Amino acid sequence: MNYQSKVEDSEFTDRQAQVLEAGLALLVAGGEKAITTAGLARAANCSKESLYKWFGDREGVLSAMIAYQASKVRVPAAAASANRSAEDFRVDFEAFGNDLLTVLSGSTSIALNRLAVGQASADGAPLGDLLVNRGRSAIRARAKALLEAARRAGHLRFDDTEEAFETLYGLLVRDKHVRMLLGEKLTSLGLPLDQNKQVERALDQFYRLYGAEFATL
Amino acid sequence: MNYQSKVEDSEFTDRQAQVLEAGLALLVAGGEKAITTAGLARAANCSKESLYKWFGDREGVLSAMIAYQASKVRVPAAAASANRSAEDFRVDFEAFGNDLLTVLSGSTSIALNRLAVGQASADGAPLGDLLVNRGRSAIRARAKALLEAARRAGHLRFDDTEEAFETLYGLLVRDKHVRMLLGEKLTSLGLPLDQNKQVERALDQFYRLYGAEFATL
DNA sequence: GGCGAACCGTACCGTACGGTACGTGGCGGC
DNA sequence: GCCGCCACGTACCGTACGGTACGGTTCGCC
Repeated sequence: MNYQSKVEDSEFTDRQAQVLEAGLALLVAGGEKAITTAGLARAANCSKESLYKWFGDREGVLSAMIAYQASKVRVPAAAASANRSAEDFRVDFEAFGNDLLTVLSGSTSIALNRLAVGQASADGAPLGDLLVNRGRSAIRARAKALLEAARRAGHLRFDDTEEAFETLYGLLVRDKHVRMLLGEKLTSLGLPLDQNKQVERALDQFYRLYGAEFATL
Repeated sequence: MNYQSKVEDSEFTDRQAQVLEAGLALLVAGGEKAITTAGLARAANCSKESLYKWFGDREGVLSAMIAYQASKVRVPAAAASANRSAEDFRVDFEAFGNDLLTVLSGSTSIALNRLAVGQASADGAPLGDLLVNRGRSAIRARAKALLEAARRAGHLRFDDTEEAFETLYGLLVRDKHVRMLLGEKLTSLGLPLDQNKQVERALDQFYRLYGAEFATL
């Protein structure tokens, strides 16, 4: 399939990017069912024939949408300045937590995750993998860099970075992500109003588990 | 709609239960797309006409499947014996954690959650609500009873039961649930082999946050 | 034994949608 | 200025599926 190469190197022409953007808009608005080849062609002012030429088939369009969105994720390189105080790190972690919750509760993120979940059941889809291994690994990279910098600075104590990250993630996200995917209104989860408060609480707990001033293990 | 009443009182005849069971099997095997009215009728050896008579339409069938599965959930009443030791509670919490992870990673749970996620995007579906407010609230009730019993016995310390529950849930589940929904293989999550170990670790952390022998707040 | 209700199986209809083919209109190369 | 390329738009096809109608069969009830 020639469209596969398009997906793998995740390089899209401007026109294709426009089409995928329109597809994302449709997806956010109406879910996967809203992505019909005719509908997408109309919304993007392109022809169905072009869709099939570029992406192979409908499935290819969906994959491309995920790959495209994933390609937009950029890891904000952590400022690696030395001699950072505990306060500095706390601020960084708060920023991270807020970013994480903001991203996860974003409408495109929700829509895309729902799409990937739906595809996961159907075929033996590398679709959820794509989503998880791009978006998530970006998040994880940022968090791990932060965690290890804080450890080097003597503010955190842990052996297994992965484990520490998972704990941080669990404390921050809890089951909010799943509940949002299930359609629960953000307001009933205290978002975005209480987001800061929730992040604070999660970090308080995280620091009590991994902070250097507490005995670990 | 007459099928609505069926859903609400969640009472199904034996025959209907058989049909819904067949539907669950189809759902587990092939996802929502695999539930076609003709296919379900064939799999359940019933007529399409009966399907429409009982459940109204395809959507009604899906709702009924969720309601039916939810109706099977029973909360194992916590043994409320007094004078239980910290060890006893620890055992209970371990059982709870293992049950939780076992349920969430079960194939029917995964399939049903995927279904609900898919529906959440389409209509203004009370479908995910159903799932969340049945299965989840059952889990939550059990956990909260356990938490408060442990608090009364002086083994845990917290003000807000809901907050404690969320923390426990977050530490136990982390992002495993979402990743399973996205199709990640259980083995890559260390399930079910490392499940006990993961529960232990989560509970260690939870006790360090809420255990009575540690200062809280 | 006769009757009606419930249900099965099947055949049928309408439609929506994935996928393909064709005609048309810009646009860069010669 | 002519030509080939690419993409747009549209019209078209086949099919799969939701939903309905109908004849036949079983079963309980009088």
